[in-house]
Amino acid sequence: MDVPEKPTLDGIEEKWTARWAEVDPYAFDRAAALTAPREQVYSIDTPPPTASGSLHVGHVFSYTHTDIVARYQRMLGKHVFYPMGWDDNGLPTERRVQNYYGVRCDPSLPYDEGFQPPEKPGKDQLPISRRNFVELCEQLTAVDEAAFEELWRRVGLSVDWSNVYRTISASSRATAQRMFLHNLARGEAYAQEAPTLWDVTFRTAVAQAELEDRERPGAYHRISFHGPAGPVFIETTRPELLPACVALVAHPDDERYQPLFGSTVRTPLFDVEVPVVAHRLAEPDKGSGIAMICTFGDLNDVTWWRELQLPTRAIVGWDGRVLADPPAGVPAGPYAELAGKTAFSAQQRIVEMLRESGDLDGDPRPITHQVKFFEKGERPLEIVTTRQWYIRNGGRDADTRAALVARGREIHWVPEHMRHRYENWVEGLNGDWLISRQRFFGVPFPVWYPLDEAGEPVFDQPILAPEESLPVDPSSDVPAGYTEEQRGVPGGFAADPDVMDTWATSSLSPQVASGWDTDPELFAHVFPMDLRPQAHDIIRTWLFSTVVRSHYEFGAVPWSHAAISGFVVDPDRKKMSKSKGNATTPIDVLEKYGTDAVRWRAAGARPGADSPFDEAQMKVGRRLAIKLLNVGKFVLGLGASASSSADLVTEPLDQALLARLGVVVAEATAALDAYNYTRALEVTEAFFWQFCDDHVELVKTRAYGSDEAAASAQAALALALSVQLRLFAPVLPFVTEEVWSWWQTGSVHRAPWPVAGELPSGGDPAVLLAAAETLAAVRKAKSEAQVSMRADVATATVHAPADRVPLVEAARVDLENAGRIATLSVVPGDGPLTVDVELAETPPDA
RNA sequence: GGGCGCGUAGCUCAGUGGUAGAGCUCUCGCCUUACAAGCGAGCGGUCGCAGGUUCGAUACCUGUCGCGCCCA
Repeated sequence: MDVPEKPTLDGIEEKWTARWAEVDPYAFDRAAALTAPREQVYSIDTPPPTASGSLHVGHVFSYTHTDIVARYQRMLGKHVFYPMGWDDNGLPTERRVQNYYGVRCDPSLPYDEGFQPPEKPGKDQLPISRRNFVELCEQLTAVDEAAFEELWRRVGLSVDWSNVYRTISASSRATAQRMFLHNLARGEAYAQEAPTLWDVTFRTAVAQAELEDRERPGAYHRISFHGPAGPVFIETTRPELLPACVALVAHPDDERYQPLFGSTVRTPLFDVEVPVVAHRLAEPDKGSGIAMICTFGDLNDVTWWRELQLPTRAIVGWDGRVLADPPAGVPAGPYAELAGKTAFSAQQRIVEMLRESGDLDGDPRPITHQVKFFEKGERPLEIVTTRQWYIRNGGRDADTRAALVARGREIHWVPEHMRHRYENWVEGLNGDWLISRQRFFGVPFPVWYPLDEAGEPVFDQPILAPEESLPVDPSSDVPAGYTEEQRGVPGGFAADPDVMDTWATSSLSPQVASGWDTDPELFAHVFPMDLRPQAHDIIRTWLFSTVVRSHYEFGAVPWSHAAISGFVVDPDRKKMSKSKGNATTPIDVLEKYGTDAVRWRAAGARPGADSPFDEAQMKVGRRLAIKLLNVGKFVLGLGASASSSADLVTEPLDQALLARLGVVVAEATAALDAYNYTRALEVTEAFFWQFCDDHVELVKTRAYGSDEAAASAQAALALALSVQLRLFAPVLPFVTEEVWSWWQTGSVHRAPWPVAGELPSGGDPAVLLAAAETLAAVRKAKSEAQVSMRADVATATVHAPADRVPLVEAARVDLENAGRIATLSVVPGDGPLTVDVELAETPPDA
């Protein structure tokens, strides 16, 4: 027994973080787990935070939620497989490296072996080779990840720190490439040249899941096309696409345009002949009801182009500027006025030209409308025809869609209603999953192409890397049968230039973390995993894509449970995020209130529910942690010990306490089994405060003694403390470990989760209730008399319903002590329990 | 426009077909030998609104208003 004189929370995180790093109570025992039945293993598909980002209080909350579950499962005796990952590949890292070092990747440059980044980023970005760029990405993420790990240890996450993965590691790259090859072999992945949503800033394709609609000002321009029977007016927000016009379209039922269907009109300025066609997607109420179809202004254009088999007249390039040369059949004269311009200035110029030619009817009519953006981008998306890799996700196939919806129903969602998010998304898909990105820091496609005599790639004869060679980098590795000298020369080969989108790797987090590629025996034992914890904003991306990959490869869902955390929001209910500037830095809060206090607050946020950040709440958690220290010290100072036996608990009030605690244990356990950590904490905490304020106060005088009644009190207090420390342990890992260490051996986090069976049966909780009610009445009398709780009571008369009289009698001695009551009488009465209190005269010179 | 969630005390949130709950805030009181970073007591709500089911609705149903999120 080693109880400090003055218990404190100060330094408790440093102390136990260091200790845990030493003894590692959270280590996953692979050998033992492999011999245990699967249900004795609990595996968690930890979300890998974006290494280039920053962690705020919202992250701390949601990772704490997962940690509570992990700690609970561990105390149940399971082998908890709880890895950590860092998502370090992809665009966010590229952007961070560009800004941090002031560089940019130019794949045409050769590798510079001795390259050192500038001390300070220069005014202009320094172009460096792809390999140098990737090296900087790796360096910087390693630094970022070390900082993340330190924070997570401070938060007390019971992660197995020997099992950390990175989405850019060789193993992750091999996994992503191998899975891609499997998808390709089964026809689930394919490449296609097609119109694609395109971010002109990052110069990459983006997927449907990365889109965001934003309100932007625009204007309807009323433009006349030249028909045989006079002008046909269309209204468009993008007049600059006029040279890309391939048809006009109206709704088939629109009577105004019936005569025009099947005929042709000529475009203004360019005088190109285009057909007038009918299609159900044309909206009669919008503008003049007839629209121009351009290749490509928006997704409707793509649909029309595809379904109506229209020609292609692309005018927007990868950089978002109007191409230098006009499409076939479009006269070069007026086009030259637009060539090389951005969409914005091309629009200004063409409006001038239309005014001059008299084809603009009236002034443009300003509107605001929804425009599609890349969620990380700042300029509206264009649609550019490019060759891209896709994975089928049901967006073009009802059977796959139905199968994926069915998979979603195999998952146990917490909370249940989050399933709708998943189903809505799957059912709303309108295309396959575009996984290729025209970027640098990512997993390359393990593919080369032979080059024909003209030096053009033969796309339909891809050279695939053999699985045993993975991971490969086709831009530096050479396919079998070729030599490096043949790279890029006619008759030689060329690498697929793209990398996979981040989600294409992180969708394999269960496989990466569980050793699909490196430890098949382990993988077989922890997959499908038990839990996917994540926030609701990435159900459409991370969660869905993980289901897709698992569905194809294993014909199974990747986990049995998906626990969805809400956001931490600011007082205006806006999501906390760094970009909004309303994010709270976690380390300050952790230092100010202590980790346990912050975790306590986190545990108060129910699964799926957003919760406002309020510092005042942290104080309450801190108070709880301090209370645990103090009551622990007190109970142990009374002589309670780890060897106290339940058999010693003979007093009815003590038995009542433990009976009540047994109910709490059952409720908390049921709540945690249902992933309702909030409820578990609530019932534990409510009991705890009653334990401190009522039970301890009632028995403390008796417990000071050395007779059988004292032994009963001490044993009950010891049992109650032990059970409560364990109930609190998942939420408050530091303070519970501290108090546990005063009198127990080993870590509380390896102690068995409490069960009602370890508490004596037969007690009547009503005794405690009746005693507490009586004590409250006495306290109220003292409070109203404005005297100290130590004030003596001459007589107290309890009027209780007849059946409660024995309950009060059972606690008589404790009540007399706690209330300082000289004469306590208990008489049967008619109404509810009341107490007449007569205070003793205060000695005049006391 | 479609989907989902939420409206209960000043704030944050529980809750149940049978007399409205907790914590925080606020007010009053108490130095009580575990804790004044504490303890005791008190103030505070026609449970968003309107119908319906029911002996009885804050809870169940319908509608409606407001807020939030997701998707068009």
